[in-house]
Amino acid sequence: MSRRRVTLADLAQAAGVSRTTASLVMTGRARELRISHDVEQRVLRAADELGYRPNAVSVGLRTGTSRTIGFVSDTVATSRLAGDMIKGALEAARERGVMLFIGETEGDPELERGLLHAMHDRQVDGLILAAMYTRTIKVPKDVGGPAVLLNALPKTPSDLPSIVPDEVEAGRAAARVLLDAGHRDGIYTIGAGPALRNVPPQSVAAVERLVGIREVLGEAGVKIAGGRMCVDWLPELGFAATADLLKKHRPKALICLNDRVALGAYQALGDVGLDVPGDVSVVSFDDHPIASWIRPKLTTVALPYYELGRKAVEVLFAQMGEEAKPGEVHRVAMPVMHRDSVATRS
Amino acid sequence: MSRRRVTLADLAQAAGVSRTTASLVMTGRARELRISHDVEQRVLRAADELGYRPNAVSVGLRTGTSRTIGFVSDTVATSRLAGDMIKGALEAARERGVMLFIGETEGDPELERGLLHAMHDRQVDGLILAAMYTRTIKVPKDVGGPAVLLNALPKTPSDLPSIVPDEVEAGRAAARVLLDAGHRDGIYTIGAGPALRNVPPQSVAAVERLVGIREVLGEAGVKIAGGRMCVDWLPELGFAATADLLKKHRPKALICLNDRVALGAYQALGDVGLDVPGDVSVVSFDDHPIASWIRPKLTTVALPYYELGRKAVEVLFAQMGEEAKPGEVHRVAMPVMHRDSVATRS
DNA sequence: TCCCTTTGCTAAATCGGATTAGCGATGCGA
DNA sequence: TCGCATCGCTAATCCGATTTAGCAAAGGGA
Repeated sequence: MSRRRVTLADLAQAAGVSRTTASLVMTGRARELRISHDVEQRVLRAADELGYRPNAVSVGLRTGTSRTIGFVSDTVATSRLAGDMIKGALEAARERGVMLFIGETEGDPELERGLLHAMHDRQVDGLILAAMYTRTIKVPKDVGGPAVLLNALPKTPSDLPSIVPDEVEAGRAAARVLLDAGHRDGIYTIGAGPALRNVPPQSVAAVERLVGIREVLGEAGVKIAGGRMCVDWLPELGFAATADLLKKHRPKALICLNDRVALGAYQALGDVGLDVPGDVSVVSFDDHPIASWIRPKLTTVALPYYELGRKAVEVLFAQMGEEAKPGEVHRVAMPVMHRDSVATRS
Repeated sequence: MSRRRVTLADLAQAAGVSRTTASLVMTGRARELRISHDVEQRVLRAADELGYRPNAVSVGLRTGTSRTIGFVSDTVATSRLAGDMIKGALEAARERGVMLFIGETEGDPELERGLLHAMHDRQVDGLILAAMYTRTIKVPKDVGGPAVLLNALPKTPSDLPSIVPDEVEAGRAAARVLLDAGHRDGIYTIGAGPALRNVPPQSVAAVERLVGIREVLGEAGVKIAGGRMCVDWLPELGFAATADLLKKHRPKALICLNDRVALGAYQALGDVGLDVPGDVSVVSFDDHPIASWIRPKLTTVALPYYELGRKAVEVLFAQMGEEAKPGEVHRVAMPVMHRDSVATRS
């Protein structure tokens, strides 16, 4: 604060060379432009002594690049679930010496336009357009420059690459967890299903998870015994759905479409005296923090938020380096977190 | 992307005036510098037609200001709990036309230095230094320019203002909740206490909450019956602490030092067949999402993350406007979320 | 009619670097 | 000794705005 920043001019003067020479040395082009080793060392030493750091704003103006990317989301930054997405992006960005602008649109197109403008005004090198829940989004038309979709797919065909969790494979994995444990019957779904049409509106995850589940179960000749849909995946609705199911059925296993629904299911099972996993096995999706807080700890297929964030930055950089196929969809694996809610049936 | 941005020069040419005049009009100094109303309108119209937006990088270079602030945290951006802090800061920043750089230090001083450098290189107008858990932090010495501490207090005396939740008052509020419900005895604390020395290390919240609790209870002539400390506030440790307590005591009310501890307490109470709130009332702190997911819904004193974030930006702006007392500590009220875990005793 | 003020606008410098074009000195061959 | 290439470095321009200083024309008073 107190004393002025050291500029290239200061550095040049201290080293007794021209600004050009100083710049050449500092940008590593000394060899190329035939600066003597002697002078190079002199500049380097002066830079070190003065603590010279190039002003990024100036560099930005001259080169048109800012070593900055914008992270625009509907409300992901605040979502307790998806903060890891930011963290992943942040770390991948840092590794590349790039900073992150964060912005939230609250789903308001007007706000979104303003944000994109503000970011372009600051000459961001690229944009990450993220969604809190996996869904299709309308790609704003004024995305000038490289951009990727994170946890989202374009509503209408677009050249932008997407990074999404591999929900179908996650569905397969969840089904395999039950099959591997010997479950063949009494399997119910909570949150969506049993049919593909029984899904909450707008939910990509519901459809894809169900597809994977049905595929693997079907191949094994196992039929889903039934299910209950929830319009929103909240504990209370999961509770209600499960309680309703239990009025007529005695499930052996529950595939909950996410962990919050599973929490509700735990409560409903507890109310009628059913033990998890003794009486009923439960698998779920998301790996929300509560999954390892409730008892018994919940076996769940994790949403790889951190990896999604990293991947977004990686793909964005590939995009900026022109080495990307347009419209490519990158699916990130969802790992199974084996815990204590599934029992082996003989 | 395709076509070049509209620059001031383009605008000037389109309006048939000099760049100076165009700049004057666009920065609202037309009146002041005696530009005719006619010319002003001409420039404004051209700007509108061309969609002119000043290049923030250029403005930044010229004026030395970037309309950008840096949000540096240990790991708050990823913390599921404190994402709201960012959201609050984000919105307050947006209202002021300012963008947010986000960075995480992971507690690594080397990373922190690098981040602060990167931010200063980009000429941030101010800095928010945030912590995930309320604690004292070592203020980096190269904080050039305005800065505030968020959810943190300076380890050594500092001129920087701090924004922290009002934990003492929160402790008082929690105690009052029980007193108002008629509780006079059988009150135990879980997570810390009963004495002020029984606190997990490093925790500002534990000490202050306990101070508030003891103060109000003491004034009412009510004695804390006992308590159990947890070295970390996790559900499992809360469970263990409560289970241990229940071996020897039959509490009427539990003050859990945070919601995760309370979750563990619920589980332990359930195991011995005690009903919440029928047998035991529970109050807690944080208003973590699970507080409204567990049954019965937990009465808890909320951490005002969103407000903290907003406040940080407000104080930072006051700081930049020089209208701030150095070293001031701003305490943000923690509201009580009345739910279903406290029963009235006659 | 002359001089001074006011009006309305612009030329030029500036911010801090990157980059292009080129200049003087030296070395070498003929 | 001359001409030319190479070496080592620098002057000047540019990026896109803001800002200072000042110019030309019109208006007003004596």
